[in-house]
Amino acid sequence: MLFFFLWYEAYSAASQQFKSVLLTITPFMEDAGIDEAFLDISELLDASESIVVRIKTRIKEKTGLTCSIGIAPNKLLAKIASDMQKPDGLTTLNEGDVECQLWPLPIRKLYGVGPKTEAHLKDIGIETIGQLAASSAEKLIETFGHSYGHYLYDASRGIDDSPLVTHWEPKSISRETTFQEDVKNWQVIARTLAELTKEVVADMQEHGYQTRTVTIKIRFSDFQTLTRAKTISDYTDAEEEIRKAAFACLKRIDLNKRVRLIGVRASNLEKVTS
DNA sequence: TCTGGGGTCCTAGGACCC
DNA sequence: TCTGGGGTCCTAGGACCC
Repeated sequence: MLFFFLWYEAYSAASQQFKSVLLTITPFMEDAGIDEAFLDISELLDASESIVVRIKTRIKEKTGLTCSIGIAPNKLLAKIASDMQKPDGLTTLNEGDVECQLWPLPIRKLYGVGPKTEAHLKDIGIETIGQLAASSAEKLIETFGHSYGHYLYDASRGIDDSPLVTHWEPKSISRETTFQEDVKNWQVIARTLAELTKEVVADMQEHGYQTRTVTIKIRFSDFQTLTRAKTISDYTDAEEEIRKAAFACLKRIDLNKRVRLIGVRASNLEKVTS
């Protein structure tokens, strides 16, 4: 059985406290952002509701803040449940509740459905999770592709086999910035790219990663967004080499419009073993 | 929402190799 | 010499999340 915590107005200091309280309950915790976490308490003997009361009390003591909790057999349902009673709530959602609790909800409440998918679904007459569940897998896969179509089919039924992830390595490290005013001056763009690259490299070095793929992102004043990537032959954390790759990417973009945002990302990461 | 920043995953197409 | 299929890597862009 898994929990999800949603916790309002969290600050990083409080976030630490929050996570440490959870870890006193079980090591099976998945960090899901500054103010959210999943807890797998299926191995614990206590009745889940009594554990929840204990956790709420301790979090209140340590941080002075309240949290909303969802209890469910999987992460998807736990997250949706936590959102059902907003401040300081506690909601249990079981497989048997899917039809009466999940299906009446608007599709946007389903994790993974954003504004684009919402609009697309409404175009084909689907407004609730129940209506989504009434669609065939074939239709959804045809419309949304194999992976996402499958996901929607399962998720609309409350099915989620995703495991709890207690530890993971970053896939990429990036920095981006939006200019106060859209810029045309190449010098300013270049200087900013160099600064962002420096920050990315510092971050990589601090956490012991090397990269092979450098991607830059440019957003113009009309919101057109371009990316250019360069993969180099060997993993590196050398600033000069990474900056060269970033500038090689920049050269491939025609800067004929004012630039609103510039960013740089290092991916294809490898942990340095020392 | 006239739109901030740091992430993840997916898809499609092209290049290249066997 | 020509053709084709499959696998892998890389690139670019899109959608979503907190």
